[in-house]
Amino acid sequence: MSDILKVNRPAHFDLDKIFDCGQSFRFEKGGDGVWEGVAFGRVLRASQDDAYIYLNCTKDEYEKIWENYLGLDADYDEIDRDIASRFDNDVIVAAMEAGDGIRILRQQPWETLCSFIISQNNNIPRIKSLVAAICREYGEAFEYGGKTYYAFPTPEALLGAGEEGLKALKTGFRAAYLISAAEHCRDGLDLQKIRDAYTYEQGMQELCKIKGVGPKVASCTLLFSLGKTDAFPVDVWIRKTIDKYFGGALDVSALGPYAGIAQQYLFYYERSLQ
DNA sequence: AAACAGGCCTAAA
DNA sequence: TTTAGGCCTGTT
Repeated sequence: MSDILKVNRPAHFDLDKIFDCGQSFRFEKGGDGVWEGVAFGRVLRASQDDAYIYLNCTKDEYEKIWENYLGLDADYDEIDRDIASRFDNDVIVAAMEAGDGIRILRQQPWETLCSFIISQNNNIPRIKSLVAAICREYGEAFEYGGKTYYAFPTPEALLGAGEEGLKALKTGFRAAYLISAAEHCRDGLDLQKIRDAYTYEQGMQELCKIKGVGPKVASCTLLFSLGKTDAFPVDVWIRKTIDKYFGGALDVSALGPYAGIAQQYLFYYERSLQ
């Protein structure tokens, strides 16, 4: 097995919360306490103790991929300060405490878009199993540590599978939406460009052109993969939160550049009460 | 059995 | 422009 890289574990970093807050669907925690999943066509294994984070990669890979992926290059002291300064409601204090340690991952845009298309009208275990099935059937296989893993399939691979091929995996009405997304990529939709050159609003406009992509799926894609930390996905839980603590209306534009991170704290908090 | 699950589309006011 | 049904599939 490969060497393990040890990096200092900063404040506001908790793998359990990062992978259990619903932003990603391909990581599972093993009995040994190690989170394992596939991203960027590689297997990542991550664990932590009080002082360190342990990763199965080289220093070079860490600096090129995983530091950014895990949000370790972001300053959550500053982010939290900013969020706290913009709310005049005490619920954010409790939410920030409950959600402390969450970091917004910088996932791969295409995979994130597809994952949240699949998420609609669905529950998390089923989302995970559908994403796994799509990878297994149409993703590129590779070996690691004597086991076979699968990358998330490319848009071309999904087009090859076709709507029928995706329906065979029980994706239901979402199959046509995945195909629509793949067609947009084929026809010039450039997710990287949205990340590098577009505002949150411009990104919303582009992504919502895809059939089956509305405000929720688009904003999740923008937040969890395209670096738009001002994206504020409103799902059923956040809807409930707004009704319960904010009198049914919340001015998202007043929440600043990290509104989406505040959203994650609120989301995590409200679910933790259940 | 009927309702619901981290939405969105379409048709109808 | 806003609002109700319907939707694949699975679980409770």
